Amino acid sequence: MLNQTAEYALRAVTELAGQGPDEFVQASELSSLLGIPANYLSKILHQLAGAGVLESRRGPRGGFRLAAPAATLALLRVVEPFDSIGEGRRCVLGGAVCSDRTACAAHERWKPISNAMHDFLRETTVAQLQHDKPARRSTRRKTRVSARASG
Amino acid sequence: MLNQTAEYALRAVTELAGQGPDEFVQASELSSLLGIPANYLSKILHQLAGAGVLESRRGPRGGFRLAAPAATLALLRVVEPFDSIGEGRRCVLGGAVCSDRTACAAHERWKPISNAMHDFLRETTVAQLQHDKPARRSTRRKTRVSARASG
DNA sequence: TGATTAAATCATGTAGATATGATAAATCAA
DNA sequence: TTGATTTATCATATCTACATGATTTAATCA
Repeated sequence: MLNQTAEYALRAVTELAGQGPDEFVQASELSSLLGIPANYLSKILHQLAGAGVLESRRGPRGGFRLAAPAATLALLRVVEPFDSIGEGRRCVLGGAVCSDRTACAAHERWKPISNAMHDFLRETTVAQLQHDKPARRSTRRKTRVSARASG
Repeated sequence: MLNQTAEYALRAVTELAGQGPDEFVQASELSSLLGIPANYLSKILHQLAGAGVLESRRGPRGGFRLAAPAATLALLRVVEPFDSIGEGRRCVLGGAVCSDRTACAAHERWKPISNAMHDFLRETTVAQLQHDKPARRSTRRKTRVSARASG
């Protein structure tokens, strides 16, 4: 769905949000915590800092932290430096020009889905992901709501 | 959204559906008609034939045609040999295991979108794309419904 | 049968995403 | 000021999607 790099970015930022707003977390710690290649993650974090999403500090007690409260940080901002998914809605059939005026064959059927995806990225904040994160329950529920995987 | 190869497949199959159900169309003709690299398209068509989506015939008057009526052909069948997008819903955060039971942080918010995408591929037929394809109007409408591109 | 036509197959090339490894630069603390 | 720590940067490697070019196989038809 998203490319690997954007996924890494999202997971790293979500993890940082969970570590409290003031604490700097080292790239190496995030790397081992999330299972993301250290040098690769390093570059991603650096780029997120450049994009204003993160702050970085070098040297002892350095690391990375969110540049602003997680509640103000849309997923789109985390993802857009690495994936073009957010840049306007795109044609499922890959047509260069495809709009309501010049529609491809799938346009009407695809539009609501495309819009929903875009809205998801634009309106969901990192804080909401924090909040939604399911707490581990000690008692496993037997009630089967649905078998469908998705999230 | 879909990878290039799956897009090519979709466009080729849609074009074939438009050429009538009995006629064999040559790969080279599809190639120049759709602007898809000839040898590359050739392999794609061959694979679609292997998947039972197309029939092929060699020699003079040969080519490719749909193996079954366009109305019975779901987009998913065209796309799945080339793109894993249809194989179950996938985690936005890239988590290996992510279901209603073991949910990632984005699960609840992403699920409806993921389901909608999957349903789109499973329930839309190639014939529907044919039918939806907007006829060119001689009079251009001035009414602006929405500027959003998407399809 | 032999020439022609078109798919099938094989071999090779390219670019970008995804890494890996090493070094440089900044910060802090003793 | 020196050594330790940690990000910043650079150079290189690998893997896959995307594509190109040439050859082989099969079908048709004169």
